[in-house]
Amino acid sequence: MKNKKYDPKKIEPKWQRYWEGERLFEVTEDTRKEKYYLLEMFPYPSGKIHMGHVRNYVIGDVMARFKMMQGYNVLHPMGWDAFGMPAENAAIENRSHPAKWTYENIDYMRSQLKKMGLSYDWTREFATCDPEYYRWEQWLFIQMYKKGLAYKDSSTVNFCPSCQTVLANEQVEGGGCWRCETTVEQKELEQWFFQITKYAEDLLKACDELTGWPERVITMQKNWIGKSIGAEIDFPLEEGKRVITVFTTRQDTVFGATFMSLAAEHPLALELSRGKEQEKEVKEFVERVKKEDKIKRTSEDYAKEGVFTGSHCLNPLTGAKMPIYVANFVLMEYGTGAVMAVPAHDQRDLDFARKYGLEVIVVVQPPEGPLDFQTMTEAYLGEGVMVNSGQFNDLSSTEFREKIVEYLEEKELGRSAINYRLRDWGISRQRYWGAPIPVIYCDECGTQTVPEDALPVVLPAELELTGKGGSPLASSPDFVKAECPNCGRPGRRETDTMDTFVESSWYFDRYACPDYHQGMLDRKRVDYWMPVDQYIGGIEHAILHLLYSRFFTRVLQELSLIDFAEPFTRLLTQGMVCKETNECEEHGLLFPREVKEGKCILCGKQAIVGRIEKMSKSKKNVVDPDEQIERYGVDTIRLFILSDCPPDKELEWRDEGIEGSFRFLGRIWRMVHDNLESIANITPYRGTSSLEGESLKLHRLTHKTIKQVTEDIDRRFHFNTAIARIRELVNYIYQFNLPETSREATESGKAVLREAIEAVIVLLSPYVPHITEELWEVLGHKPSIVQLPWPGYYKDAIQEEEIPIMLQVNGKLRSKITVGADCSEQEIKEAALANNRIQEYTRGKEIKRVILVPGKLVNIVV
RNA sequence: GCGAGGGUGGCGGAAUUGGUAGACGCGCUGGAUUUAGGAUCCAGUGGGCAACCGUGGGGGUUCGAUUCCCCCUCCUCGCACCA
Repeated sequence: MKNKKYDPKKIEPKWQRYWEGERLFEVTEDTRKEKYYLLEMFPYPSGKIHMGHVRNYVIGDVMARFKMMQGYNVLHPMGWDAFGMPAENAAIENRSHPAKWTYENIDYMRSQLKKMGLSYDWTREFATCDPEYYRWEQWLFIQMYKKGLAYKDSSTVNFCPSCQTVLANEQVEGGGCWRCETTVEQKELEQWFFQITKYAEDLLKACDELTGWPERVITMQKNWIGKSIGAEIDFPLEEGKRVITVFTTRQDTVFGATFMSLAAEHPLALELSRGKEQEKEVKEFVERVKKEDKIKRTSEDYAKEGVFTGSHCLNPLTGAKMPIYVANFVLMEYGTGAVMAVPAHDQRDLDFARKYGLEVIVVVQPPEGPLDFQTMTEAYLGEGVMVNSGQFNDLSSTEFREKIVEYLEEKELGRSAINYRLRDWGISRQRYWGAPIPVIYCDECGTQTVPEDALPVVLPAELELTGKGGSPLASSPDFVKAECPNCGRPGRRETDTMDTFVESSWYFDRYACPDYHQGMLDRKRVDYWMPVDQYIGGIEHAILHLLYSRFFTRVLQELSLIDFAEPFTRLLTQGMVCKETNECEEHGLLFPREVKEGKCILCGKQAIVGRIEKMSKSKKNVVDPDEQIERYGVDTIRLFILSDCPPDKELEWRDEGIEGSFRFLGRIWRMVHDNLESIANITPYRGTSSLEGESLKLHRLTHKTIKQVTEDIDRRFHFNTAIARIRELVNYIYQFNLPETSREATESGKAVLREAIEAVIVLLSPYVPHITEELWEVLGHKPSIVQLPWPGYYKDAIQEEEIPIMLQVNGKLRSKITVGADCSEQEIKEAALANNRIQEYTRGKEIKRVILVPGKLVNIVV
């Protein structure tokens, strides 16, 4: 027998070619089969696949292959989230075109994915920068515009005066532009918005139905939507008839409101000081606060400051005069941009009141006793009994909170109100590499959408990107020039492009019908495949991408394009890939390859091993997937990723772990080849003849393993424990071949051995598909394993006839016995009490109780 | 500050409903094999000489707690002037 060595380089390309040639992963709608849509978050084509991607796709691939074997019609597509800033920046740097950079990256990354043996239906692949994709996004924009779900409004944005562009919050670093470090300004700008707030309540409510999502993602979504139930209260100005409306969740404390705080952006902020001695001071303050970027304004050490406007308003319940301040901590974006300040019961208001010497009135008295309004430095936030609140004194604050709303409504001083933290989604970007917003402005007819038959509005191919000066599209006269669709006179095109989150909000629908040209979605096919049964991706998308996708799905449903509200039934958020960092005193952080035997290869000094951190280029603790695959083959990488820990936990990349996985594959390789001779023409045991001794044990373990592996994958995604169980079976198979048990080499023994070996191969196949296909062939079968049904187990086979029973005295383990499975409770108890060790512990003591847990233990209480 | 999750050998991690704590792997130790190294195969491996002690610390419920309850502590993640 030729004992060929395990050589992944030979077998992996072979099977990848086979799967592709046989088109095993290409699927169509098949109503006879139950569908299963498995999706991993598609990547941005940044250049190379990194370990985080590898982990994501490997987890998905195991699930996909497992579900295929379970008989589902599995849709498992892949594509590219291809619009975005890096392409544009690379183009500016290299004086090339973003499309060139993007498609080159896609080609390279696709080849990387293909080397990983992933079960994708590549016929469905698309890139979102393809006009055939974004034309439907533009079409949808038009439908949304018609329904009022897309609208234009002005809003405050981070703006870099040097780059002449809007920056997202995360692109502002320490108050400066991430690219040129110029101080970022706040600027009012006309922007396109999607009205996601219309769905705030529905998105929030439906969270509770997302039972297949991780709890923390649900919590994050709920917090992001941020529902507050409270009231709006109108505070009349001292002069004139106008009112300042505030939103509050503590309307019960309205009698304690002693001053008013306005946001700097509040329309009344400047107006109220006009002509007053405070005018100049207020103006300066407002200008200063407005200029400060959001990051600084929301930072922890931001000092709470304010200025008096010189005007007053009246407390609508007490009639008391309340000075109106402009305060830097009041946000225009939340509520009404005005806050009734109740210093006794709000810490910020108390700090503010103490700083500027304002009145403090206690209106909620804690159960512990009265508060001293003159000396208190900590606001009382809890519940209690109402005081200083006129006819409402002595009510509980919780009760009063409801009553006061009725009262306010009756007197027309206020109303119940609900506020959400969620804001409408600003989608305008002053960028080239994005989907153009399909709008034309006409001096006569105003804002017009592009006619549907004129879609897509394609990005101009010839355009020099300079990185300076506003929307790049605005510098292309050919692009801007457009005829008004309504009157035919010259108009100009919208030059902003859409946020790239728009593309990723519906790509999963498009995978169902990527070749459909008559419309955005082919209803029939989408109905068959959607929703996604299992979505897998990084926790970093817990809020934005997932929330936007849920929003879009509702919009599509409202437009009758689809008939479901939630796109992702089950969600798995995989953990990060981490590795220790290495540092040299002289050369700083080191890449893994710069460390040999714990020493820096540049100077030979001992490298300092740092914390285990998320793999990142800046920490230099990155491992290149290509190098690893080259060295060990992809099956080893897949096995390591899956066997080290559960998928939702962070994975620590360890070279020793990789070695261990590689060794294990060598072990199963030998397991097959070393036994090949004896099991070559044997039919696997099928439970027909009776078994005893080692054969029975092996048969039993085989079926126990099948049961546990199936449950670990299906119920909990615990691939690591599933693999551990398979390893146990492999260890047992090795035991089975020991010389002293070779008398078992009877026909039934061989049949059981073959059954066990085949079970190992089949159970491992979703994890390490190449080596298992190869060994399956070595065993004399025709490919492919992925077309086999997932193995079932015999209930009878896992039934033990002898059960170990633990014996405890007072809850402490003292002995163990083995009893027959058919033993009665009484017999077990008697056997336990008769046990020598137990007698030592019970001698001379009164036995108070004997507790029996069937099949597990006996506990004797003395 | 608020919310969520977590703390188990030298290390990564098991223990599904309260019932054998430490599966499986890494590392380490010993043995076999080998000209040698590597690879491979086998065995051992929580601490303690023992009685015993052990799941971050303290208390509780229970015949019995890694698991349930209370208090404390530390770590990770998310959110955060949200009125």
